[in-house]
Parts: sequence; structure tokens; C-alpha cells
Amino acid sequence: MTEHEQNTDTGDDLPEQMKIRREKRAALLAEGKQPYPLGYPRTHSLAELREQFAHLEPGESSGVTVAAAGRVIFVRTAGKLCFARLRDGDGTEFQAMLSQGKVGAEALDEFKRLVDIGDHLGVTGEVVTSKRGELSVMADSFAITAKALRPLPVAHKPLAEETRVRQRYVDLIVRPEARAIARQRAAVVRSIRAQLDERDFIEVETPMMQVQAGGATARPFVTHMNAYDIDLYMRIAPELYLKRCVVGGIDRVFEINRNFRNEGADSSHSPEFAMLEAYQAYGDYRTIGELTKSLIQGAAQSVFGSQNVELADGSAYDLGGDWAETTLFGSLSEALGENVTVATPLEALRAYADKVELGVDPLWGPGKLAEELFEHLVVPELHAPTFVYDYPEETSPLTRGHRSMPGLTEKWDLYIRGVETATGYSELVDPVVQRERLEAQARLAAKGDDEAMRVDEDFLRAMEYGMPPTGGMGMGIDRLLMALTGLGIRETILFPLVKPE
RNA sequence: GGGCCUCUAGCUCAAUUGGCAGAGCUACGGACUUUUAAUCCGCAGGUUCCGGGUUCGAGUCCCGGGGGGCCCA
Repeated sequence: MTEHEQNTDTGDDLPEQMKIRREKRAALLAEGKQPYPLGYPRTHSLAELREQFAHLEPGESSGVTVAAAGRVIFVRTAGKLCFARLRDGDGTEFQAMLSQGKVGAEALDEFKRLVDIGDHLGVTGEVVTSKRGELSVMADSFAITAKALRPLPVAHKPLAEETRVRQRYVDLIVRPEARAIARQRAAVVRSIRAQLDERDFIEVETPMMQVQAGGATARPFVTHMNAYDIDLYMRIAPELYLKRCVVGGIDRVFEINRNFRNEGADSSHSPEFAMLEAYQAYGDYRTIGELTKSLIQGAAQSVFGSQNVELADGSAYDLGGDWAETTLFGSLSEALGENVTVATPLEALRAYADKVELGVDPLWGPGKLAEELFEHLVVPELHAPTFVYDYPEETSPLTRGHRSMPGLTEKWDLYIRGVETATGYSELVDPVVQRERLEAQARLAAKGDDEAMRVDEDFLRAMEYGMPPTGGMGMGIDRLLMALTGLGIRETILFPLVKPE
């Protein structure tokens, strides 16, 4: 069935229920009524009604006439009396009652003929309670405020996961948890913005379409700009632009926005994902780690009321207090039972990889292989929030060398429930060393590593003007939501990318 | 990239060895002036993801393709 056929009014090929709803829409028009009127003169939201009339006893009448509206989520007809449960966008529900004695036989018949579950409905009447004590509007009049042409799924069977993702609008209508996560996500982002604002960080928006994608090792999406006839890259990280800001004197700067990485999609990776990056002049990896911990704990506290959050499976997860710390090579040595350092030769690391049946890419250097071993052996065990320190220089081309340990950098990764959630650095600010590192990356790219970085001359020019000592961090917003809620990435993103139907 | 599982009515799911494509809810018609997944009576609704093949006969078996999920690399 094509969209065109679905859009016709006759709809001979439509499923029965959709055909019937189209006929009801046509009937409204034929009777001089609007199926999609401009509005409804509401006097109260459903939440306001609940609050204002909470005191009504069962069977009591308030004597107050109100007008309210919401989506019909439940209908019950009992001869000359009908019930409709309305729901507002915030999830508040309120009952409408229509009795033949109040609205008349003709209007009651119209309600039964034309109103379906899923329609938006406005009702005007007195606030009463039913015999069972349910707060209700006893309608004097009603109007359909938007006719739904598709039936809602059955309320008491969970929607298939794929349908929830592909038709999030339906998921949001029928599943309270879907509405909750959308609001929680907004609250978490709001909390992080507020905390950064309190600390005098300036929020900026840097380019998402770039001549050269930099700031991370990842494969970019390519697009084309017709006016200049050049390829542009969707950004893989805002880092190089935020550092330009620090050079320019925006000493505390952050951005919350989308990155795009042309890689796989699975339960913890989305091709587009929201990220926070923050840079603090005269900070380093320690101060920026403290900031990161505060932001996460503050968001948990303000959104969930506790740093010990309840996850989707009902278990508790404690984000409070100080977090565990370890080092990449220390934890890896422990897992292997062999002493491994940044100086361990590639051949020895390959032997360990063979022993634990880890596939090795011949392009990997010792640093990259050590990280892969770490992810394979250590990460699955990192349940409690843990900062992992001291990564090899080889894989961290934008990070300052360690102040006391040659070959290592001042970098940490933060793991929460075994998921890399944030990363932080003492930023490399020496433009000469930075050029050497980027040129080494460019040589990797020339050898066929399409995730390697390219030399960004304008970024190097900015560095040559002098960037102050700086701590920087990046944190995946989607992953933070996963950490705080225990949900999968496809639940924390409203509209994750799905293949076309 | 590899392996396994999966796709059937609006929704959630059945269908034995290859033998008339079913149920619940929803919808539709009827009864009911206090329902809350009401109850009772009645009645509809299908390109079994798509394309081939085997067969007297395919939702089921075979081949190819697509969507989704899980695991592995």
C-alpha cells in the first residue's frame, strides 16, 4: 500500500479500522463540524483540575463549570451514560462523563458514533466525582479537537521494540516510561548547563560541517557543498574549535551538540550522538576530572533526587562519594598476570593477544594494542564508576605528555557500568609537538587508517598564537543518560537512526 | 564482516508431519445512567516481509533479497 493511497479519502484498500475513522472524519464535515478545529477554549489543564478539585468527595458536585481537553485514551459506554478518560501531554489523566440527561440524546449518539480512542477531545461542564470517586467533568458539551485516523495499539500489550523506535510518537502516547525518559533527558542536560553556567563556563556553538573533520580518531560522514563545489565533513568532535576559543580568551568554554561518526550502530553506539565538551584554562586532567564527577553527581541529585540512582531493571547504582581510580597499564598487568608497561614491545603484546584470543589489526602499534587488550580484559569488570588514568601517547595525539612518566599522557577515561562515558585530558598546547603528532597521524592515514587524524593547518596556526595550560573533557550525553537510567541507547535517543522500512 | 534467532489481522501472539490461516484485545452492530483491561449477545477483519523454486497442495521445505534482535570478531 502506498502513502498516496493512504491519503485518499475513499481509501478502499485501507484496513477496516482506518477506513472507518476516515468515514467519521467525513461525517463530521458533512454535519458542519470541524475534525481539526483551531483550538478549544480551555479554562484549566488537566493537572490544574486535579490539583484544584482534589478535595471532592465521591459523588460530590463542585458547582464549578470548566473547559478541558486531552487525548481520549479510554472509552466506556453504558447506555445513556458514557465515560472517556482524557490524557494531557504531561501524562495527567482526567475523566469526562457524558450523560443523556445533560447533553441530550442527539449529542450522546454523536459521541458514540464519532469519538474514538486516540482522538483529541474538549469537554465543558461541571467538575464532579463519580460514584467510585473518580474526578470528572460532567459534560454540557463536547467537541473533537483532532480526529485520529489511526487506532492506537492495545494499551496493555507492550509494543514490539522495533515499533517503539520507528514510531516513537506512538511509544510516547502509550508508554509512560517513554515520556519519562524524554523529560529526564531534558532535565539532565538542563542541570549540566546550569552547573557549568554557575562555574562561569561560556556555551558556544562551533561548526558541524567542516572542511576537515578533526578532534577524534573516527571515520567521518562526507557531504557536498554545491556553491563551493567542495566536500564537507560532518564533525566527529568539536575539540579543535573549542581549543581555538580558549586561544582566543574564552577561558572556560563548553558545547553540547551532536557528533557524527560513520561507524557501526549497536546497543551502545549511535552514528549521531550528543556530546558535551568543556575546556578550562589553567586546569589540568585532575581538575577537569573533579568537574566531570561533580556534573554527573549534580545531575543525578537534581533529576533523580539521589546520587544512588535506580536503574531500569530495578537495581540501585551508586554514583555518590569518591570514585575508583586505576591506570591502564596497572589494571592490564593485573588482568594478564604479567607486567606490562608503555615500553612493552609490540611482539610481546601480540603474544598476549594471541593467548586471550584477541584479533589484532596489523596496523596497530603497541599503544593501540595495549588499549585493545585493556578493553577486552579489564573494561567488562569495571562496574562501579572508575577513572582510568595514563594512556599511551601513541593513541592520544591531542594530549599533553605525562609530567613524570615518559610515553604516557595525562588522560583519563571514565567508565560507568563498563561503558566509556567520558574522557579528560591535560591538553597538549605546544604547537611544535602538536604538529609532529598530527603529521604522524597523517602518515597513518596515508597507510590506510581511515580513522586517523589529518593535519589541520588553521588549528596549528591558532596554537602558535599560544594556548594557556588547559584541562579538557568530553562526555557522551546519551551514555550519561544510559548510566543514570540503565536504559539502552535506543531508549535514551528519541529518534535513533533506523534503516528505512 | 561471521553465526544464530525472528517477520502471520489495527496491536500482541498461535498454527502439530507440508493438508480449510486462528485466538485475545481492538474494530463493527445490539443491550446497559457510574465504567476503570466492565459484562452479555452478534459479526467482520489476511499480499503470512519481498521474489523465485520443489510439490496435487507451502505460513511451514529449498534458493535469493530486505527489515529487526542477540552473540562473536
